[in-house]
Amino acid sequence: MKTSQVLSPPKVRIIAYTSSMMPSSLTDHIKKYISLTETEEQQICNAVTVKAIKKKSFLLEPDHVCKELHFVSSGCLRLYFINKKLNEQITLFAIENWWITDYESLDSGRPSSYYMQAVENSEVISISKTKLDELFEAVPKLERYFRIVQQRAFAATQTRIKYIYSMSDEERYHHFSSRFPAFMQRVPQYMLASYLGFTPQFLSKIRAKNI
Amino acid sequence: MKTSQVLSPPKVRIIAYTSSMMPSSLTDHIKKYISLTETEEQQICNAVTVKAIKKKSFLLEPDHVCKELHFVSSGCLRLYFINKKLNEQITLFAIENWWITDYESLDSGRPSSYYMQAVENSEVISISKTKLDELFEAVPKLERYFRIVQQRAFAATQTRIKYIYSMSDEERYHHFSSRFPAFMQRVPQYMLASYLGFTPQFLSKIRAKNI
DNA sequence: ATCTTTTCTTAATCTTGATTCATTTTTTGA
DNA sequence: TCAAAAAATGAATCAAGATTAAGAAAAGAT
Repeated sequence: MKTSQVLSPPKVRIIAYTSSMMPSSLTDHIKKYISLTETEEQQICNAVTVKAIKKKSFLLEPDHVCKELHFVSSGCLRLYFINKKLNEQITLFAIENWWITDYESLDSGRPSSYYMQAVENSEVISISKTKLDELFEAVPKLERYFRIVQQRAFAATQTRIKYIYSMSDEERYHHFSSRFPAFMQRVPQYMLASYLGFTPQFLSKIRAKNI
Repeated sequence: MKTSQVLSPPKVRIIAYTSSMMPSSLTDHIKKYISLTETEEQQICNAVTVKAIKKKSFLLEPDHVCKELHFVSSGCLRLYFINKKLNEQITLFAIENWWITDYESLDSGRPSSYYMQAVENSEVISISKTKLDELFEAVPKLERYFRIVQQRAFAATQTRIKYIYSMSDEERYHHFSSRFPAFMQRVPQYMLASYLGFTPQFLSKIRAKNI
């Protein structure tokens, strides 16, 4: 699976604020973990940007510094890099209610080596690192929300490493497809193969065996 | 590498508090990220327990619920599980200034599937989930410290997944040994092989090639 | 100082999943 | 609505690393 290195310009549309277009999916998610006053909710809304992202367009490309975190309110994004064999390697998918960013670049200020691309037409709620730091000063409660979100993300990644090291590729495919049957329907097979760390040919082979 | 299933009883000694034995390695670490008043420092000290752990003894065993987080002030611990082939699989090492716990069990309250064992005689500063939650109420500033620690841990794990998927086992060994030469000297080779996801025999083969 | 346990090494054979390349099927866009 | 691109399949060959089974060396314990 060779990847086209020619990138189409990002098709990102910034959605204007209207009372019916508030980033409520984000504040709803935050309110699962901490309570928010009207004012705090407003402070959050003022700090974020809602973006509609066309399928296949990019929110981040290699050699650019990642300056934002994105909360997926609808759709699906993927984070991937091009490995030495010039194949795409997906390291992360983000669907509704997940955050996606390249923390390595975001924290260090160094250029990213990742592509962040919409797998479906999606809507994200974005906040820059700078705005987020300001927001933490203004609404310290949010530290707790992000601590919990980070902790869950870390736990999920630890579990993923456990699976990588304890199952064969075939086992991992079966495990994944039984745990996330709906997600399997949403993304092309070659992306799943990439995420699970093997080739599309091998995925075909596994599927052929089980039909 | 078969693992003895017979576990020696943990040899954990709780160190009595003396003015010269405060958990200052922890508060020093916290103070790299946030400022602490005398009172706050005292509140932290009252919530934690300092423990000396003999090499090879366990802080956590499978089927027990993980109830604590541990900050390593000296020494080295490892987190591992027994895979289907009855081999040890190490998922995490923690050395000075790193936190170690099984977040999956800690968060869910379900029994752990991991062993947490001292690789060297070590000293850890432990805090129970309960005490930590109380501490977050008493010293909300700590949310920020833990958010930052979690974010770094997550970023490190993401990078690890990137390496797993972009390098061969041999490349990953060379990369690891050039990045952490000192750590290589601290742990037995078979543990490195396990952490890197291959057999001790393969590690020997790699080393033989490069001498 | 020596006995025991732990760790490391070597080598032969075997397996899983990669590679290569061709073909078919599905999706997309003008 | 149909051509072109993207995605999925199939089969033959290949390679990285596992497995098995010794034995050697190093580290601990008494």
